[in-house]
Amino acid sequence: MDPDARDRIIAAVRAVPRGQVAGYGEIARRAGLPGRARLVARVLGDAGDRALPWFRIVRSDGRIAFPPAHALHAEQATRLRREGVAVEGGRVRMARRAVQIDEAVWGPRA
DNA sequence: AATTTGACCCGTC
DNA sequence: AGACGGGCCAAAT
Repeated sequence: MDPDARDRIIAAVRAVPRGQVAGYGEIARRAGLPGRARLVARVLGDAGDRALPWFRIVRSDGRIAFPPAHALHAEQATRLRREGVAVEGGRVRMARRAVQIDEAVWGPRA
């Protein structure tokens, strides 16, 4: 795969601030790769841990991508809660709504 | 070389 | 809320 694209994805993931979450597709867009959410997932997998805030990346509907049985599912929820993100039923609360409200008040672009 | 497999997404019904 | 079809595509079978 294109190593340049990989680097841009990594950068976009790193750019997600503490206490916030972003969707795979969102990251892809921010990396200049619209429609390539799956590539983001793949890059994250290959990257292993690599000190990346991988746990801040969730599905577009707010659900954690890993199946509940998977060990990483619990780990992701734990690490998110540690940053103050509310996770219920394997799903993130607030984040998307909060972001939209911010945009409504302050205008687009953050 | 062909098919299946994913840490996915979106519009539509 | 869920289902369905189509898009996406590198790796692993």
